[in-house]
Amino acid sequence: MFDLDVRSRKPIYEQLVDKIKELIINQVLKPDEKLPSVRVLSKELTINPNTIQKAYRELEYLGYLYSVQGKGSFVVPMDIMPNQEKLKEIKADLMKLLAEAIYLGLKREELEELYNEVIQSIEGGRNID
Amino acid sequence: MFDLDVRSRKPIYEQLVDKIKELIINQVLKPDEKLPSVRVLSKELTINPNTIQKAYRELEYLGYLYSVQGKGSFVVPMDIMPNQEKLKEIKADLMKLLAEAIYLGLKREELEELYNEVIQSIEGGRNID
Amino acid sequence: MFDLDVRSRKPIYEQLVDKIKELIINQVLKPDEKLPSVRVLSKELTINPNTIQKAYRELEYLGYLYSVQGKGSFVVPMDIMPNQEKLKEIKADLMKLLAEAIYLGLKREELEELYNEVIQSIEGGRNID
Amino acid sequence: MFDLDVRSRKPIYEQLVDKIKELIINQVLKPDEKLPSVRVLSKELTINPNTIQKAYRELEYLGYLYSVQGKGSFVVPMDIMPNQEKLKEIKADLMKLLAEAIYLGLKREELEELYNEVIQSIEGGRNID
DNA sequence: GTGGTCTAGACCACG
DNA sequence: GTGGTCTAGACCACA
Repeated sequence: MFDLDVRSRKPIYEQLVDKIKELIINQVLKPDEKLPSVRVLSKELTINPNTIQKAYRELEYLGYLYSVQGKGSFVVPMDIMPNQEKLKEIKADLMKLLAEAIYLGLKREELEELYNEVIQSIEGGRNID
Repeated sequence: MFDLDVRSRKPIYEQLVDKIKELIINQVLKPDEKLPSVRVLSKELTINPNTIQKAYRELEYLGYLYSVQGKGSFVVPMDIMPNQEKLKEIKADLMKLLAEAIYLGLKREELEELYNEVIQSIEGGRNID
Repeated sequence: MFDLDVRSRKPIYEQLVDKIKELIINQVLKPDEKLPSVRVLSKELTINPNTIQKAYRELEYLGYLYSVQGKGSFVVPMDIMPNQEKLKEIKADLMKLLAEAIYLGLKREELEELYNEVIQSIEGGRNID
Repeated sequence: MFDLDVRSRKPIYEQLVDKIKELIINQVLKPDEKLPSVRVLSKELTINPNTIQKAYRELEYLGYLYSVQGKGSFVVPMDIMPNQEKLKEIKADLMKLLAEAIYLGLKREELEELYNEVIQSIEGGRNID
């Protein structure tokens, strides 16, 4: 499910952060939904609990999760998220990546296709509701 | 010129890689142009030569540079670059980033704006020719 | 009324303590006034009774409440409170916070404004009498 | 020097964060000054390196430190710090504390005294330069 | 030699 | 039973 790569140069906890962010973005994890507990996920992925917790903590800093003592960790509803600053940063990243892609031959139409694909995948997630 | 940020969490050698990639993409560094030698750049940026070495090696591996024994490192002409595979990877990255940006509120028009800005900056670089 | 935030990192019982302290300070809860029973408040806030208990006990320890066996918990009149020691502690806290605020740019006039605002809010509470 | 209380309810790493913040605010630690390495401080305080690192990491999130791979951790110059939002939060905290202090008898003149003391202690730190 | 990651395993605070 | 803290000790990436 999470298909982490222990051998990767990217730290395990970062991989986890990215995966979970993806699940939230694609609405697979719904607002205020409870995530698996640190220990459960730890056993499931055969990864040390501390590593899982580090990932959860990071997601909390990033504004994607909140955790409640004795209850668990939950998805922050999107409309509560402080997103303006973050969007700015991501736009900068997008521009860099776009420059590289265009250099390698990306066409305007291809970009539109990508955009549409992404939109669809998100809408798809919403329909599961 | 390279304005590296020692305070950044990103390793210096990665910052260097990104900067040089950018210069190549924006045509500031022309095809087959020679890059400054490791020693020179090392002194200019007051950075450990090993760090420069590592960046150059990485760029070679990525297909942006080629090095000639005893001569130095040079920019790989774009048309020689094996870009189809790379473009695929970058498209995948783009989709992830797009998903996040859309989640945070990016609109279709904003994406088009970004695209246009990027195109302009690249054309600008070409005009310097 | 109490608007507790389960998403906050601060434990619920601490939030409760702070809120009740606030109500006492702003004279919304009058001297010797009875607080809602643990059971009632527990249902009203849909919160575990143990949590309420803990908050009440803490407030007792802090000198804001006193409890009578079989009767309930009541507000300690301010003039009975052992406030000199406490004021000393709070002054120490104030100095730390002030230092930080000044470091971040707080000006003398802003501090006066804050003081005035606070005074007004307290007077406002008294006028409800 | 840091006089940490291992028995305290407040986690060790938080105590450390507060202490270091204080040192930075009072200009005892100068901009871009290097802090003791994780291991050195760990031995000095006979505290686990992980705990020290957690504190440093937290200070990084808070914008007080930056750390450089293979170099060490350093104080972020104040003028670079993103302080407006932070100041807002601190003002809110200040108001709460002020309300409590006023309730316990704090007078306007006493507040001014406190302010002056704090200013002096900061200036004192600057004079050590 | 520096910070960063990870594991194994213990104990505490909260609800 | 949940998240949070802490220790001891190992290994890696960076400069």
